[in-house]
Order: sequence, then structure tokens, then C-alpha cells
Amino acid sequence: MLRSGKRELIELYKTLLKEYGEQNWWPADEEYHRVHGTDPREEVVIGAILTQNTNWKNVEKALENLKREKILSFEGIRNVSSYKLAELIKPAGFYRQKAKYLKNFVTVYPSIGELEKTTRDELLKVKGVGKETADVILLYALNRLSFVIDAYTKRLLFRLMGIQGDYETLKSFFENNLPKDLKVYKEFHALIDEHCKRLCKKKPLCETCFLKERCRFFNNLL
DNA sequence: GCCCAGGGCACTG
DNA sequence: CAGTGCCATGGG
Repeated sequence: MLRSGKRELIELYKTLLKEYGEQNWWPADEEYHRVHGTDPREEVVIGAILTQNTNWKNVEKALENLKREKILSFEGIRNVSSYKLAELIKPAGFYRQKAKYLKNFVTVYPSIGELEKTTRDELLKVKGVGKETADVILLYALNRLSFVIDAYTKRLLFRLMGIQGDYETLKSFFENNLPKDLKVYKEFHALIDEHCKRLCKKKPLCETCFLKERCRFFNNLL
């Protein structure tokens, strides 16, 4: 079990929120779904699979292609051929693999209604849905209190606080030390990613970082 | 040309 | 259970 870090974690959240503002993840095109009578939560799920190890900008191109074809929904994915789907999502990379994952997902879960009844364990059985994707779906599409861990989160937690661990360990660390608040879960994950994209990159920009005074990495404590 | 990005799976030791 | 190879595009 990791040491308690309630105050430290909350302070980090507040600092990031003040610095970067609300991120409002996960983005969905509400207008598109209003016009086409589809559910924006299905776009969240589709985006979650498309963004696996991929730049969000590339995912946006793929989502635009799906919108152009009016198939940005579970039903739309189900009714398009695997070949055409793969071509449409090509900008997101790993496109043949992701086309299979999407096709499989909408077979297991015909609609958001079916998905609402699922559990984390059930999601993890679906081929193409690992821990992070499952937690993204649970948190951002289904509004469940399930904290998302990704490569950025692992990197920031290690550099800043010297905390290491596998996925479930880090997930528990956040969930045990944060208030059970959907907004906090959603924003905190998004803010961590934003911070790592801007400053805490693989080659970190420590000199310009507003967290350096409290960072173990910067202070050579790792 | 190189490196990286909002991972996951299959296989190996 | 840790390590490795593979999947692939687009931007810096």
C-alpha cells in the first residue's frame, strides 16, 4: 500500500486547475448528435478506442471522417464494412487493428443502453479494451467514479512524488486519496495529461515548470 | 531522417 | 509476472 497523500494530491489538483483551467474532457460534438439523433456518449467510446497510443489531433481527423459519413455511432459502426471503416479511421493509426476493435465492441454492446449495464470486469473481457480504455469509458461515457491512469499519469506521479506502481496500484492511490467527485476525477486526469504534454514531457522543461519547487525529480531526489 | 503520441495484445522466459 | 515485438499515421 502506498503512503497517504491526500493533501498533496488535492493541492496538485488545485494548482493544475488554476494554471490550465477546466479541460472539459471528453469532447463530443453535441450538435452532430442532436442533428442525427445519436448519443454523444457513443462518440466518447469510439474516441477512447481510436486514441490508444495516438495523438488526439489524429483522432479528430478520424472522427471527422466518421461524421462526414454519418456513422459516428454504434449503429453506424455496425453498418459500415470493416474495410471502409478502416479507411475512414486511417489517420488515427493502427487502423486495421482499431477497426476490428470497434467492430467487436459494437457487437458486444449494441447501444449505449446495453453498455450502461456493464461492469469494469466485463469491459476488460472485450478484445481491444484494456485497463485505461475501460476506465475512460466508465468515467467519461458512463459517469462512474473510476480514475484513469495513463503513461502521463505514471510519469508525473513518479517525477513529482517518487511514486511508482502498476496500473491498479496507482489507480487505488488516486481513488483512496481523492473526494468521490466526478468533476475531480474527470478534470484531474485531463489536467495531468495537459501538464505532461506542455511541460513534463519525456524530456521535461523543468526550468519553466511552476511545480519545480515541489518536484522530487527537479530537486534530484530520485 | 528521427522521435513521439490520451494502449493493447500475443508471445516468450 | 516482466520483457519484447507488433500495430501505423501525422506533426514537430
